[in-house]
Amino acid sequence: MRRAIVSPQVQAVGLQCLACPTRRSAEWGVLRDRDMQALSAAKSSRTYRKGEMVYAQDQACPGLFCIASGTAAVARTEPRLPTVLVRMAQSGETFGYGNVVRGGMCDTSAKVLEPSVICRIELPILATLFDQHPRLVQRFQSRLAEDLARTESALAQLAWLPVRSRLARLIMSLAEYRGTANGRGVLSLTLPMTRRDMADLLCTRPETLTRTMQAMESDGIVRCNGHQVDIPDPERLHEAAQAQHLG
Amino acid sequence: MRRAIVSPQVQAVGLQCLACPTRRSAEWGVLRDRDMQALSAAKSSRTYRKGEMVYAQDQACPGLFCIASGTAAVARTEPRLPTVLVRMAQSGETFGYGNVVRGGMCDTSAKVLEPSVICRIELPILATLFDQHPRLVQRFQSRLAEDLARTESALAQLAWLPVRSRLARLIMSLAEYRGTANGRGVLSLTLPMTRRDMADLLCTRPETLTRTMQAMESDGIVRCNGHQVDIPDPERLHEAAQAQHLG
DNA sequence: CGTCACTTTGAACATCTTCAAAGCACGTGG
DNA sequence: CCACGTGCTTTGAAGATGTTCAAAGTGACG
Repeated sequence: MRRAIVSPQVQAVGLQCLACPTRRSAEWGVLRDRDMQALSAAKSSRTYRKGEMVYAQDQACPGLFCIASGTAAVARTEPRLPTVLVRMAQSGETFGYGNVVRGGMCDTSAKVLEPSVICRIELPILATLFDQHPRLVQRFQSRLAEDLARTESALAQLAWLPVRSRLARLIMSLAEYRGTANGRGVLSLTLPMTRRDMADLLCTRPETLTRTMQAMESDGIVRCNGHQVDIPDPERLHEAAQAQHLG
Repeated sequence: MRRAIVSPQVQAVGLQCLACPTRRSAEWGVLRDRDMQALSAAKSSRTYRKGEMVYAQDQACPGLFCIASGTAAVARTEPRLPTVLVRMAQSGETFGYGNVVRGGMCDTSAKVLEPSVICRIELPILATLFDQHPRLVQRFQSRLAEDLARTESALAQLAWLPVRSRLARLIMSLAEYRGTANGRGVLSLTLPMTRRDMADLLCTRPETLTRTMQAMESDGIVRCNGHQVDIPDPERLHEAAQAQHLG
């Protein structure tokens, strides 16, 4: 049995929302400094290890989560079907609002893809915030509409694009966040997740992912070394992201 | 060029919301009779022919729509990719709320699958309603969360179920609405759409749909005659809806 | 420093798409 | 009321894409 005492890697950390590098981003941007400070005092935050669950499907919703640093993913498991990672959340992004709206039961789970620090705002605190700040409610409603649009888009891409194109798009979107211009204009990137997570995100099998990655490497589109990925020619990656057949 | 004058099949109809068979359903159920009456006077409604567009992607949102009778579908078209029908809307269901939240630009289109009567509430009227009825806003937010959950579910099923299972599920869900118990307990059903629409809904090709349908027929799971479908043994249809391999 | 999960490899196979062409059906206009 | 055309439906054959299963590496982490 796991000990109740948190290990050195899993510790509560006292983050100040006002000092959060992502405080202006998205939903929370509508709060004034004093509200931010109140939020800061009321929330809790802690580190998560790679692969750790943030919340689990069919359990009571523990609140709303906001990523201070790291990467998480929201997963959906249909009865008798393998799990799908339906969306990723990166630094500064909030997730878990759907569960809040639904009244507190989780219809998804969430897990951490790389070591992360994540803040949690419990339901009662949230309720107070929403009462006092109608604009915050609006923001989160917009976020819900945005998530819906993105999921529809993912559905269309899953339907019509081969794994190769979907993988190219995933790499592009990751590079947008964390790509760094290497020597001689080579774009470089550290993948924030395992191959298995990438497979779950692309809705394919780990074996297929490996082979597709190697195919792209032998085509000179990417150069891989563990979680390190180099993109010699972004334009060619962009080509690979397009549909090949388009009936 | 098409004539500007509406044809006899496309006419404005004066529907009373209070008399609508679906008035208690879902979102609008929170309105009292007098608000219903006001809504009734402010909305417009008309008939649509099979295949007709209700609203189009990348255009200004013409308002919120509610189906009095018939069937419609929301479609998403990604650049350079075939269109996907991301959800269906049947009698009594409201659609187009995402566009309203987003501030009035459509990121989807909607088309009618079978001859329908659809009501439209324009944005200014909606804004007034939402101001006066916070619970209505809540209802539509819940609806957004529900749509998100359903789309995630569709994504997972598209990822892991073969066409045969997805088709079985579509037929089951249609039968739930409009199935009638035939003689000797045979479930019977009239499909409210073309094969092409079914293919777009299942994210496959019309050819594949035809062949899959025939395979199920020769297995005795369904009996087809045009848009007429008989289900001799619902239990066997339910089996066909399950995954076969489950790795 | 051992363990367990992740990753990779290989070969056989299932599923679905693609392309081309013929048949059909419905609504339109004469 | 019938003829016509356009789009939907079906059929066939070939081939691409991805899965499955088994087993051997590999590596990260505690």
